Amino acid sequence: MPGESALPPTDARRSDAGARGEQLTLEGLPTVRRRRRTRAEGVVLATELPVARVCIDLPPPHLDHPFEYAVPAALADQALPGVRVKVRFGRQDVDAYVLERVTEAEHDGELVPLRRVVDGLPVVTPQVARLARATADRWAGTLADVLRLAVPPRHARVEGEVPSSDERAPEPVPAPAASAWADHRGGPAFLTHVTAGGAPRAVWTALPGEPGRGWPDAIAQAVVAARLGARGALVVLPDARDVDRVLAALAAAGVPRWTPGTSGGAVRLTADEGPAARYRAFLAALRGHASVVVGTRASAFAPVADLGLVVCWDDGDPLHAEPRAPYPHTREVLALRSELERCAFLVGGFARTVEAQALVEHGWAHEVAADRRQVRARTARVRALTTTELAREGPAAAARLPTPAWRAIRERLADGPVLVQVPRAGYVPAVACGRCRAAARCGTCHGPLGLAKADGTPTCGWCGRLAADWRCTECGGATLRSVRIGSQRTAEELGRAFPGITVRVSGRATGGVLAEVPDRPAVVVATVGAEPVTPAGYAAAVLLDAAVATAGSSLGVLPDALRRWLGAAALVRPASDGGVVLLVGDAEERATQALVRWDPVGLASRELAERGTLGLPPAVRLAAVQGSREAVLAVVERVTVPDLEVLGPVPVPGTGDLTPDVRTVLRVPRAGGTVLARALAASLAVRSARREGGTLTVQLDPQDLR
DNA sequence: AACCCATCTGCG
DNA sequence: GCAGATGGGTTC
Repeated sequence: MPGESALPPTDARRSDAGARGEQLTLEGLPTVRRRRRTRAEGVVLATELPVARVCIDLPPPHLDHPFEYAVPAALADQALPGVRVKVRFGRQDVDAYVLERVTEAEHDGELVPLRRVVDGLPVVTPQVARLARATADRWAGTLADVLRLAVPPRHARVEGEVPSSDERAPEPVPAPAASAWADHRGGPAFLTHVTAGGAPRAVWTALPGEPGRGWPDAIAQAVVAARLGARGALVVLPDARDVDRVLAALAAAGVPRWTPGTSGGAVRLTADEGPAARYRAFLAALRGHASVVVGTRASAFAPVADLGLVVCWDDGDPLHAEPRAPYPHTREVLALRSELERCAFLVGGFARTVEAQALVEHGWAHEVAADRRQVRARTARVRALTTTELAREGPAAAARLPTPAWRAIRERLADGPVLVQVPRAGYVPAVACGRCRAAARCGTCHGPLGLAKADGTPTCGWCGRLAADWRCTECGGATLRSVRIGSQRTAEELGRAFPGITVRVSGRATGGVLAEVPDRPAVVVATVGAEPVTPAGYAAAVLLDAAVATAGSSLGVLPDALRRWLGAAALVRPASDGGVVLLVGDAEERATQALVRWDPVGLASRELAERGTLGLPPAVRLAAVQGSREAVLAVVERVTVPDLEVLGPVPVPGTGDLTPDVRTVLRVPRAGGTVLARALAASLAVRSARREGGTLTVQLDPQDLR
């Protein structure tokens, strides 16, 4: 062979280790290459599909591609796609997932045989494998990281439980019902399409409704529509309380809760009942015993046989943002999944997120919402008690609970429970316009201003520019003021304002979250997101510290404030039954008006338009690269994609005592998101292959970018 | 983490 | 001219 020495190193190594290795052995010298230890020789290999392509369960990004192993004949029947295996990888034994079995290896070297099959269960279905790969690609992460989110930890004892398949009850046949959808334009048509086996996509704004036609019932009816078409369904909710509400509604709609030995029911897939229960539920879905999965965010990856419908409820809830790498979001994972598995997609809530609004305005999904007449008929009367409104009350107007609010609570208590919503404790420093209180944004890149500098000069949190000659884009004001966000006062304190009345408290930090309170007069003080339901609806709701909710400069404060208010307001009886909602405090004007008019779509739509002009997501794609300075610079430097803007780096306050982390924000047009994610993943692979030092996190579409 | 390989460095 | 150190890259 001519030019032998010019062969690429891998080829040279291979031929040395192969037949020519012995020929090169010279007298007096050791063997040129020692034999590699774990060759397939001596092992009888499978005759059919003797090659397994596997995903190695190790974190480094440069290992995120399939590795090929020889399949011993003894494992041929077990080492099927989706099955966990142990393989020799370099010097170590590692876990891996079989992705596929093929006839020919692509790798042009000797293959090492699989060591053993771990449990023989195909825990990663082909659909989930594809979804996990797409998720890793979308968020610049690795397949191994996503599979760690998707596949619950193995629980051998649960696995051993024999599914009593012969004793299974006959599959329940739910009756069709669309009552909870009757008042939503496009709702009944969506259900019909789902039953017919189609893949419609809908963004749904829910109306408040009494038990039987509330949002859990609406979701249950959509699931029934999928079941009537002989397909499975997946419902993902922010927390376990919501999961139980949907399971109850499903049972009422004729889809019973799955229990071992039954078939066709709905399984509860959450982490809160422990690893055994979680794995049992996972296996019930995997084995096709349960055809409906209802769970929290990790269940977006649950195996559901013949998936016909995915649902994400209240996609604005921060609990839908996965806190572990690569930080995927339930709504987006389910959107990907609906495309990959050609199933129906439903995202909904009382509010409308900007991201969901974008799905509608980009033509990806249809809108399902009630018309104004229905909205008025089903919602409470909303009043905003701003200081202007309360001017004649004198100094008391600025009180945390102004007299008119106190009077309203007193009055409505005669009719039933009254809900008082208080913001969660905590402080976030931010800068707002001193005149109109709009969040202050950078004049150059429209990032949010903050007070990072010790001398109090406002600087942009993204590009780091000083806001020297800042002017408010809303009102033209030139003064800035810092806003302190949060409430340190306890909920109990409020209860003292109503002596003789039962006060119930619901909140994480205040002794626990109540799921439900009885239909009797009581003041129910709840932190945001911890509001209990009550059978006949609240007589009134008072939303305190409204200014706190819209202060701050994080992206999407306004839709988020509205979402929290609507979450409480939706629990109140309609105006025709005396239901009243009082928003207390000087919140931002547009958010306040959107609540008064009960118009979440209008707010989301305006916010989306504004984000378009300012170059903020979801009109663009952002990636936050944060960590030690050298690491951030090195990773960012290798990212070269069209139309890339590099904002920063800026130091991140509150990280590292001596050398604070820095953050760089990468911005590309929306269409460039895929390319940006791929380039980032490639740069991270180089970083890990070269063992570049420091710490680093990369987050696409960060939720809490300030 | 353990290794392989190529290149560099210090010393004769 | 050569041993040992160093850095970059692979592991199927």
